[in-house]
Amino acid sequence: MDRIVIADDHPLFRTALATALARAAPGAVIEETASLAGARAALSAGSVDLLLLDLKLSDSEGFAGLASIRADFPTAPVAIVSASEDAGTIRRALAFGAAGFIPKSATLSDMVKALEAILAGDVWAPHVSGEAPAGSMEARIANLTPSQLKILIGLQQGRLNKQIAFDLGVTEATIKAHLTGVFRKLGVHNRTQAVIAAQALTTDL
Amino acid sequence: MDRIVIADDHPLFRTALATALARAAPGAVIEETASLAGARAALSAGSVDLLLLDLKLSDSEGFAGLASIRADFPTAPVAIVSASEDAGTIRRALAFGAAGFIPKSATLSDMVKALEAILAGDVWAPHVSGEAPAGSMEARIANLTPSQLKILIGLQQGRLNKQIAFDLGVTEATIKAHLTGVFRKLGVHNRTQAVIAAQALTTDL
DNA sequence: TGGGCCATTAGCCATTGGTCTAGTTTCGAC
DNA sequence: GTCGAAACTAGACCAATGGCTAATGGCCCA
Repeated sequence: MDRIVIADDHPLFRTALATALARAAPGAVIEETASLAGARAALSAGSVDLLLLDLKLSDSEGFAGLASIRADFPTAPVAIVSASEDAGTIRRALAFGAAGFIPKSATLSDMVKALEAILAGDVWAPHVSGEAPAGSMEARIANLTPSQLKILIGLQQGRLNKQIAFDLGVTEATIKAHLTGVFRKLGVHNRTQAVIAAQALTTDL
Repeated sequence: MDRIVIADDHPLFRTALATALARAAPGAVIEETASLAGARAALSAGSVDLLLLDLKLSDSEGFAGLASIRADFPTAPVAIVSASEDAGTIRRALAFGAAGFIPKSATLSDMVKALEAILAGDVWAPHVSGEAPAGSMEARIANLTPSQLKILIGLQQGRLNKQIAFDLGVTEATIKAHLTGVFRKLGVHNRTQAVIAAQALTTDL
């Protein structure tokens, strides 16, 4: 029995998604929430087979929400649902580890198709014209391990290594080790540059 | 004899501005450029009575251009010319020390009116509904001294204190001292947070 | 089962960043 | 004209950052 969580702050659209899900995954248990916190709670409560996440939630700022979910629950499949559907947004979503991308403008039957594919373990996204810039920032961030991503998010909140260490329950030494990895992968030399590099990807909505 | 510089990468719009200027400041010497670098060169060449600056130039990124001009030529009046004219954009432009704000959608006669006011030393901007949030980031950045602003821009480019010091021809100690002032005014505690705080204002276009 | 990759930690060390104190200059107000 | 606030400058001192090596254990995959 699939357990599916819908996180979208637009009640009507939650209903629309639930309708599509009823067709794509008959019998699935569907939970709805309007906030990132709610989604997080649902994920903590037990294994989730799919999280449908809106990019614009009251308590989330663009990709930061996706990134933090991915960092905390690396194994949970997350599909992004968004009103914006330009190539950059789609590619970034996938870079942050989204299992799929569903434009809000999609027809119901397209949504069903997408949901079926994603639930089957495929990555589904609107056709993005070829481009998958190898050395791009998206690709680099996609390469980060969950821990590294979690720490990068810490950086973006202006926290000290010590604070991040405390939050994650590890030693400062661990943070530093991961940071070295982050810097290498992002191709930067200090935390400020890392924040600048990552900000371009997370601030957009 | 007024010396006025137009920096806009759209040739047609440069012409339109020049037309408005011909009426608002008959006999003024008008120089046109398509780049921030060109504007900078003009400012370096001699005193300029007004710079009309487009927010979107090939070599400028939103407010960063205005900020850097303000930092390097604090006394030159700069009026922003922009296609976007939402309250946030206008308020930010004024926060960065713009002497005026001219929407590209303005009629010729409105432009003339605005230019006359600005040349007379007034601050001219479309009516922004009252709001001037006291503790806002805009207000805080507007409070920075030219040096502090220049250094903040350095931060946003990920430079080391040492590099900034070299660029500005002062000691690293000076940079650090200014930075402490920047942190205090922005209400943050380290450079990363300063970059994050400032990013919201400069990335928008 | 051995190699790779990841997470974790420690210790060391050089560099960088940030606060404090303090001297000089600038500039507007009175 | 002088007084005081604020800006610019800088040195001393301590905290934070980041690179390096090395070691341990878990996990997945060939």
